Amino acid sequence: MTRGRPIAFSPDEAANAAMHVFWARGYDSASTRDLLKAMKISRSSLYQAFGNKEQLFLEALRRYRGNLIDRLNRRLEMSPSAIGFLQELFMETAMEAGSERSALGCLIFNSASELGQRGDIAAIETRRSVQAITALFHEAVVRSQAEGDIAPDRDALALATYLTLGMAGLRTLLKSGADPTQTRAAAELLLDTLR
Amino acid sequence: MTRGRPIAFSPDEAANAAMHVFWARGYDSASTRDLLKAMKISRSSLYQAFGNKEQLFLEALRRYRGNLIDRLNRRLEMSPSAIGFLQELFMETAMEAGSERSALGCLIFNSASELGQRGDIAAIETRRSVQAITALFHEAVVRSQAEGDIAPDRDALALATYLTLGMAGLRTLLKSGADPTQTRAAAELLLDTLR
DNA sequence: ACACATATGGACTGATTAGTCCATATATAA
DNA sequence: TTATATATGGACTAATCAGTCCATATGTGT
Repeated sequence: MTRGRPIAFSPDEAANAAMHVFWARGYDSASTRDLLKAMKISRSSLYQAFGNKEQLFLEALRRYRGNLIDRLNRRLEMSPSAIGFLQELFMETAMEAGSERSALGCLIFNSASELGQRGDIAAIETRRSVQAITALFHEAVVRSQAEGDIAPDRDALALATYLTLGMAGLRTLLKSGADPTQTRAAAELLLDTLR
Repeated sequence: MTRGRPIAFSPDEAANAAMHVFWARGYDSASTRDLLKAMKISRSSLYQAFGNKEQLFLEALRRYRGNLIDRLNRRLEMSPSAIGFLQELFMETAMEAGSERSALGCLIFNSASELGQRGDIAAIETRRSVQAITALFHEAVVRSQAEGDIAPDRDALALATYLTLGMAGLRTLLKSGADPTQTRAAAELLLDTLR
């Protein structure tokens, strides 16, 4: 079938490692040396397999988005109530306050903040990622309405956008090291809007 | 009094120019060349007058915070109702959707996202800036309670944190180019929590 | 066995980075 | 007028940046 020397690393694992670097350091601050070290491949292999830094970032972002959306979708499906899913998701996130995890934030919102103003492909892909989150929230809201937990006459799209705004704000709050108690209280207020 | 050649530029104006560079490009991506060009001073003068890039950033951030908080404080004082102030502030911000202004975001929240994880002075100063915003919102909430627009038994600090979360989320939404109509609708939902 | 195609390590590039240094300019105090 | 103190322009540095290139390694198909 294929000719030539076979690849000596798992592109999947390498892309995953790159994702974590971009997640922790952001796009600009992640140097190719950082990436190579984490991916445990040579410079040639990176450019051979992924093209360039921007394309590698796109791959990492799509992966992150895919993982996130899939995981949340599965969780939403498994959840006996859609509103319960939303409540748990936000409260669990708020509970990260003070932990090391909270410093990482979310790659999608991190990228929105860093790249939002740029007009390039990375910015466009970031926008799509934010929209994907809103779409997931929209599904949860619509299901909540069907389940009688949210009034059917309420604007599901507005609520979904509101939840995206809320999650983005929550992540910013966590990054700025806000007080855990107040963070939880704010998340509860956020969720009150759904009822 | 003073000896030696006098400064040939306004440190105030120079710092202001630097503030705008950091605002538009972020901390890491703002190169000293960008800064020098915008500040219209020589490299020597920058290091002579401001120390180094980090210190210049701190100066810029403190200026931004000072300007912002002063302006909002004045506006709050002038406003006949504190809740009206909050409503106008959030709705005006939401109205930025689609405009060029929305790409800039807020230097404080931008910095929280970019520097939040670092442990250095810049990160600490960023946290203080976020807290200053929360303090201003707290004042507005307390006044709203005194004015009978928010029930006196509600947790003013939690509401203030919630508003900070809301503004941070709103700015992220704007940066990600969210739909103007949905953004406004989300901001309205945000404000509903106050009533 | 051998030709071929792809992968890889690592040296290299030119650009850019933050920051330093020094000669010179320009003011004030005596 | 002269000594002194600070400001400034601009050359310079060492490090780092993303990306290229080539010799070599290592497979597969014939």
